Amino acid sequence: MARQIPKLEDVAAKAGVSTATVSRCLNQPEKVVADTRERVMKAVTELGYSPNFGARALASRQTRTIAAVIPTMENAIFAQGLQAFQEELSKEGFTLLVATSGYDLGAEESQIRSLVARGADGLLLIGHDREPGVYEFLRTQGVPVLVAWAYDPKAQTPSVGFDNEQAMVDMARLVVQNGHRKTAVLTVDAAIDDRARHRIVGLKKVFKEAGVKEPEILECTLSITGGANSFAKLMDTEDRPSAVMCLNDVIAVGAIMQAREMGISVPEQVSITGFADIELAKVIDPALTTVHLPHSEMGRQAAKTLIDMARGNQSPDSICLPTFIQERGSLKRLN
Amino acid sequence: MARQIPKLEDVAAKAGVSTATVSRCLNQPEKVVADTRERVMKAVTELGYSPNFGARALASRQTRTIAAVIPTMENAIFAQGLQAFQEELSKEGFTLLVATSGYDLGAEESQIRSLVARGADGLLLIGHDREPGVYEFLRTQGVPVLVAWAYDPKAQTPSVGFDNEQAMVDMARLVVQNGHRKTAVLTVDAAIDDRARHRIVGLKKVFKEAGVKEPEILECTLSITGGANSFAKLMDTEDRPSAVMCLNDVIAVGAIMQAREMGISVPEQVSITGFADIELAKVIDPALTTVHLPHSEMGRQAAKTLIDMARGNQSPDSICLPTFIQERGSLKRLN
DNA sequence: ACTTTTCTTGTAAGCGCTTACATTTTCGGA
DNA sequence: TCCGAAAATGTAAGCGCTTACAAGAAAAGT
Repeated sequence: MARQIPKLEDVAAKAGVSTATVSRCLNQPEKVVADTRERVMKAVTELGYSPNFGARALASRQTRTIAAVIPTMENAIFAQGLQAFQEELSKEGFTLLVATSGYDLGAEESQIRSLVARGADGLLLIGHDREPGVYEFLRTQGVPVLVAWAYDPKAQTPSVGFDNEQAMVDMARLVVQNGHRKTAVLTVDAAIDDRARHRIVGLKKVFKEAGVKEPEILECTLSITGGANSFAKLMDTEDRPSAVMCLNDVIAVGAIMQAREMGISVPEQVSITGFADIELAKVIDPALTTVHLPHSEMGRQAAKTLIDMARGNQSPDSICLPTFIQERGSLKRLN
Repeated sequence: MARQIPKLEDVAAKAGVSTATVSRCLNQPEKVVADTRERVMKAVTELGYSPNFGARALASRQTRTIAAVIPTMENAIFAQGLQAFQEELSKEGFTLLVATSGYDLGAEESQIRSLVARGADGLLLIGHDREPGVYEFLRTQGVPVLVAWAYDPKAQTPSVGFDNEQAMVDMARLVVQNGHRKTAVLTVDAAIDDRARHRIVGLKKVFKEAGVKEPEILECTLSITGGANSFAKLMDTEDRPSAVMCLNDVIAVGAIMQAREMGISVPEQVSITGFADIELAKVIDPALTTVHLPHSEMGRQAAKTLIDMARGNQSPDSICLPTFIQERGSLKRLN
């Protein structure tokens, strides 16, 4: 081991000032006169001093660390938003702690507990659905929580996201307007996923209003393979739907690939729509007609809001970001 | 604000023991007799006690936190490995701190410094190339460092990865064996990316040995668009290459999309190969012939190794994981 | 029954930093 | 030149936890 890691005291000694002054130089430089500040900073760099995190966290009661629990990093759905979130945090001098739940509420809860125990100053969560007791726990711990990927002005927890229901209303309308009458939906497990539930609500509303037969709804695991399998099941009938609305681009991509596999041409024989507008949506052939989500903006706004909350500011208003339909080519207009 | 957050002392009082005993229950339960342990644990849950992170870190001199700096989370290249890394860490009770560098060495350095200041017990980095002084800094800070996505048994820093040079040798051989004589390479900026450099070394070696004309090498930004643009430039000649080897799936996907755009059929008119075997590789049409990388395995092994290092064990041997060529359809055999 | 040895538990000293408060210095005004 | 207010710096008390060491209790010999 090299020589000991220098501590504040060493810097103070070297600069000929007290530890308090060094601490001030680091945290509130304007409170220290330029002359001594320079002397201190010189000592800091010469010693290669870097403050001890634990001590700092203990004394100041904050870690400048924000945690996020997302369902997965593996598919690209959350990647872009998370990237923007991290960048914004970094700009403000915060660091990001991440964990994944694998879409399992129990796992999510334990991750949340672990991250909070890790001293996060704030927590970003996806969607409102939680294991019971989690919000209560968070409240007793006094950790600011923000929900992303959803927008619910009535919820206890503030959110930065978009209106899942409305977004799906838009998409469903487009499908209906394009003349589709027999449709199906491929969704993830809606029981534990409020975003999916809201999308389904929106979609049903449209069909009801239009007086069109409600789509058949099929659940599948969230993966390309999952989408492919369920699509295969869906197409394995005499009376195939003319449009399959996937609640998620990953599933939609699976569906398109399976269609290719089965020799069903998209969109000629069946239309397929997605939700999220991730990179895959542009790469797949035919490119996906999907709901465009403001991933980066959402990540950025979430970071800003959460930092604000961590700094003790009033619990903010929820933010609803706009979405729009990105038409590409996987949805066909029927004659 | 609700009632105060309970501390160790409160638990001790409630359970009628000393703080030391409570601490032992939490950290080395086997040192406490079952009877008192139960009493303590009961007090812990009743109070909803959760240890203060800063205090713990300060007293025990460890944070059980591992940091990773990756180039980006936005494209899927590192996602799968990172996911596995995080899962493995989580299993061992560690949490993951992430930052991204955007392939900028300067940005990387500042992220590294920030994460180390955050008290990470260990650090995962991608590739060996670093700004000068970084390794020195890390040494003085006493932070264990592990490099992933590369394997270099001679390097100072241990690595868990694969042999970039050999992997590319395999791919280049396949290209040559398939009869391609006029080829090109699309790469990211090799100046700051040792992985790319090694791949290029491997590839040149093969062409030299085979006595085939060296490929034209073109740099591009790492994105689908970047790949597409550079591919367009490459194809904008009379004497087009018969095969374009991309050092990266994302670039390859861009190339294929651009080919589609330009009405050049793949692989009939031009073969395209990738590197990484990410999800996109299967989704693109034609599916990509690429170098398969053991993403998850690499992430898992890296986590294990780094935890080991963080626990103070001897600096480990580097690990070289196998890669193989995943043939799909974007590389054609020339008559 | 008494001494050793072995377990359990308690006592208390930090870990390195921030910050309220005390003290000293600086500076403007009379 | 001297005084008081304001600015700069120093002093020292924690922050909540871990852990070396001390002390007490239980188990094992003799």
